[in-house]
Amino acid sequence: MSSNEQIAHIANNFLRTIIDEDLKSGKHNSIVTRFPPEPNGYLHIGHAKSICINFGLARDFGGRCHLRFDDTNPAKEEQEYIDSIKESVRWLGFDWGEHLYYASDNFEQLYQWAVFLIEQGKAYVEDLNAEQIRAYRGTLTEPGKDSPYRSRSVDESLDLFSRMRAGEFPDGTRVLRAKIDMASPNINLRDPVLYRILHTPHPHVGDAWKIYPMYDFAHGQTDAIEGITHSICTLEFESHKPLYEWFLDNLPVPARPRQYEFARLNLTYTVMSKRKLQELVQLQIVSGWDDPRLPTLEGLKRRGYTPASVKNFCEQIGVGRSDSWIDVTNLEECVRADLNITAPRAMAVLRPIKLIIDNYPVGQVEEMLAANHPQNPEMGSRSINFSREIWIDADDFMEIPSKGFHRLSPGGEVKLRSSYIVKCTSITKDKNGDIVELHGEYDPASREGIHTSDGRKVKGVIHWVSAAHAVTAEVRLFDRLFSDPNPDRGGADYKQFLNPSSIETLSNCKLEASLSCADSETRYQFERTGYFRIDPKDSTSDKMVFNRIVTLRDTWNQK
RNA sequence: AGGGGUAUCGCCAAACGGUAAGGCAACGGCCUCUGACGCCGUCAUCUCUUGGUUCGAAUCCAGGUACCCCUGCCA
Repeated sequence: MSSNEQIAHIANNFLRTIIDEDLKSGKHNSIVTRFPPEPNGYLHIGHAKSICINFGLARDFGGRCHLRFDDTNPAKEEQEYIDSIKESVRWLGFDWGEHLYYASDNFEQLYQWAVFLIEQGKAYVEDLNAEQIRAYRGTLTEPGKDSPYRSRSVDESLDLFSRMRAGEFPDGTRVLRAKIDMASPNINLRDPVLYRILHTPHPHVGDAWKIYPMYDFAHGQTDAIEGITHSICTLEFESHKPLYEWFLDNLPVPARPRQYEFARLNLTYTVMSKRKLQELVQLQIVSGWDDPRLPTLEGLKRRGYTPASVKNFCEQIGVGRSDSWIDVTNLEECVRADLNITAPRAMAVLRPIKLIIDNYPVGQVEEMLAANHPQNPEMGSRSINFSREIWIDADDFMEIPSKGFHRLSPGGEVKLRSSYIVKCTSITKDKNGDIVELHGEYDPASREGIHTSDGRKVKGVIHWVSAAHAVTAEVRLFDRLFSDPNPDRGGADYKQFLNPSSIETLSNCKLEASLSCADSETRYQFERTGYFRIDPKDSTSDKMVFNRIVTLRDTWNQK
């Protein structure tokens, strides 16, 4: 394990405290957690937090973590999502081993328990329609009213429920409800719906069922069946906890899991809800679920984020119960930290301007030795061709340099990284006054170090690529998808905050020759500009496409 | 308005009655053939607020205030 894969440092948090105590007191000998996604969409960075919490806790406390699909609503779920979710969890580096489960594996047991509840007089078949149920439910401040069907006989409910299962009734005509308390201040306890009729095939169990359990009736019991000790979910389920416990109290379940809640992740400059992500995809505002600008795990993966960086991010932000907004820069810092250690360096000119070195012999080529990593000699070195005509980045030249600019300008000198010091002697412009090319002279004695032959020290070091040896590629520069820290914020349509320059495609970038055999696994630091990786989808041998994962920090441009 | 939560540095987050950890950011400085990286240093007399208990409170009590979640046959 290389140092960057080690988790930064393990901070204490309330979940660890609870588990510590449960283990110490002997309440549990070992812990079992689970990551329970509904397969109705792709995973995003918020899910990564949950995955890291659940798998991380199991790892750190010597327990195990299950991957369980919470697949109780076939109307929204698809096999495609199941596959993608598994892949994303694996990508993060977690392994559920033998413990892959589906809530739907328990449908028969759940059905039997529903029958048990009816027999106990604790559930009944409801004939009211959805609208009527809503009306009877009352409001936040007013109690609800009992349904007229609440007092129907056990036998009648039993009969109706089995016929619901048999598919005798159309969708929406009846539901099974728990008989709890229509006056409860907690609305979730006002006779919640347990089963609804849905003549829809299910991605995992096919068309075996015409009725499907609701989340509340499935989750806790499934936890119990799997022997989950700590059922960790997000805060919005807190008001469901009394219901979760009501089922465990009233059913002959084999274990007694406990639910704990934590605050979900919010990230600035993006949206996280499945609905909005889906809309961005459907409206083709982004290219797909794996668009590199999206906070989806597939998007981050395609962009070039490393699993280690995402895991470190999750570790770094901690776990709490207060609503929090994490600044995206935290995520960006995590990839930089990882890639700074692992990424080999290379030179690439994104916005090329030609620099002709007039005093360098025509046709001569020299091999310059460049370290692949300045702090890690073990990563070796490579040779780079130098010749009379080179490309430099437009950003590294200013005709009228601003104060403090220490790159190239007329009459000025700059060190070409791993090569010579050059001086700009003239500018060639076209009739519009635009720069066509630059001319300069090199100092033959300046190959080593940053001192000129007469002993002066040059301030700037810039990257370059030999024109004769360069490989042309497309580079995609990504920026935040939204220009507002919280595009989700009240009222307004989040789409109005879309950042018009969230992607900039540069099609004439000049890369050093060694990059021509770049593979899609290697992330490079293009020196002085950022971290890049081949786009695994669009890059071809004819036309290489690189994605910018993240920029380097730039304290100069910041000012 | 009913129920359930949460309030500690710009953003996260520890601290469990004993006198405010840590990370990120920021700011100084050093180093540097990446204005990157690295290194050194600075960064809450104070914990939403008002009272109270106590030798002692971010931690306990009482009253305010702000924000979040709950009225799907979604999860």
